[in-house]
This record gives sequence, C-alpha cells and structure tokens, in this order.
Amino acid sequence: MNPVLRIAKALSDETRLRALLALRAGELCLCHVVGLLELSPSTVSKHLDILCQAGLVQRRKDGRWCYFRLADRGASPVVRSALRWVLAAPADDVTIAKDAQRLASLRRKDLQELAACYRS
Amino acid sequence: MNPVLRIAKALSDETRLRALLALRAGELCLCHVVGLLELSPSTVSKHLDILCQAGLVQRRKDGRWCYFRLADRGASPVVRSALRWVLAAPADDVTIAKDAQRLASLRRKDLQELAACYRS
DNA sequence: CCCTTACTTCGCCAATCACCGAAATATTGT
DNA sequence: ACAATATTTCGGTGATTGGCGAAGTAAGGG
Repeated sequence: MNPVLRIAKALSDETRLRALLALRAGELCLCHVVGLLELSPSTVSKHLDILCQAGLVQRRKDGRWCYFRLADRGASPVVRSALRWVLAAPADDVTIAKDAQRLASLRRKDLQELAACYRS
Repeated sequence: MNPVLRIAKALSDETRLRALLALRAGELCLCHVVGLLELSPSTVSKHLDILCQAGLVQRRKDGRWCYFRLADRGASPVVRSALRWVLAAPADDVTIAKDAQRLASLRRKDLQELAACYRS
C-alpha cells in the first residue's frame, strides 16, 4: 500500500490520534494507553499495531511489558513529515487537552497498579 | 471534528488521494475526475466534497461546470501543512503515475466530449 | 417558459472497521 | 514444571463507509 495512504488511514481514527498524541509525553506502556482511552486491551493493542505498521510509532518489548513511542529521526521522510504535521497542529481540542492531564497522573502510577485493568 | 482528524479521514481513501494528486496538474472539472477515476459522477462528487469539507480542495462554479483545485495560500496552516506533506511524498506509486499520464490526455479533450459520461 | 445538462443529494447494499471477550502466546516468579 | 500475567490474535457483532442508480437542483439555450 502507498505509504501516504497507510499513514493517513492510521491517522483517520480519533482513538488512534489520541493514542499518538499521548505519546508526546514520552514512552508509554500499553496499559498506560488502556488506562487513558478506557478501551479493552485487545482494542488498544490493535490500534497501536496499526500506528506501528504505518511507521509512526515504535514498539519496544521489555519483559512482560510493551512500550510504545513516537518514531524517531531514523524513520522515513514520509513518516517524519507526517509526524511534524500532526504534532504541530494546534492542541485546542478538548479531548486531547483532557487526555494530557489524565495522562500526567497516569504516568505517576505504578505499572502494577495500572495493569489491574487486565484483572478486573 | 478536530481539523487534523477531518483531514486525515479525507486522505484515508485511495480514490480521494488519487483525485487530490490529480489536481496537482491544475484546476479540473468534475467530469475530468470522473474520466480519470472511472467511477460514477455521484461517487466522485461525494469524494471531492469530502476533500472540500476538509479544506484541502476548493470548489469554483462556472455556469454548469464545476471546477476543483488544491487549496491555495489562503488556507489554514493545518491544511497547508497537510498538503505539503502529501504533495512532497515520492510519486513512485504506479497508480498515481498512470493517473498523471491519463490525465494529461484527458485535459486535452473538450469538456463537451468528457461530459459524455453523463449521457452514456 | 421548458428542455437539456452538469452536478448534487438520497436511499439502498456490500464491504470495511472498531469494538469486545475468549483463546493463544510469551515471559516472569515460584 | 507450573501458575500468574502482560500482550496479541481470533471470531463475532454493530456501526461506518464506498459504491451505484434514481431523483432533485441549478444553470444555459431554445
């Protein structure tokens, strides 16, 4: 598939856009994102996979935990250009702003505590 | 809707991406785009409307004909940035390259002739 | 006027997609 | 080896979306 098309598809869902913008705060564990979006782990995993397939996000596995972060300087020009576009856009969106707040407190919590989402 | 999201949705369909890239050649009449994409006029009209709603494309009516072109410098920064992203992407896509060729000959034809798509 | 015509809107259908829970996978601790 | 657990994959379901043709709209020409 055309890289531009693949990236645009990845960005064309509000949930994925929220997840991507949340990663501005830095590397996040899957359960961080689950806690933020309040969706099932399987759904969030799928969304993040789509962002990874598009090259916008990178995955790092550390033991049982899986960390996600924005693609870095090693990414292709199309990807970097797309990220510049999305990240430069004005953050006047209400949902995005609330997400940033909620995320700040989520990141202060312990992973063990966050991972409780799997056991409820 | 978040402008970034609206733009990403507009770009997340191959047909719309082809239509947008076709407009690099300059202003096109609807029937030009119908001739290029080989889809029904109603479908193409809908696609171009979505691109217009996102601000990526501008519509100009002249008598019975309707012309579309890429958004110009007057567009919002988000839109201009998105267009820079899409238009700068490498054009190594086969479909896009063929479209550019087909479009060149389509643009040489008369509008009357092209509009025959409505009467067939 | 009224007919033609370029385009848009509407109603419908098939395909895609987001979501979930259940099952599978992989890794850590006992 | 086994149990617990963080994540992914699978199967199914309701919502969204792309496609068409038919009907509606608007503009030009008799």
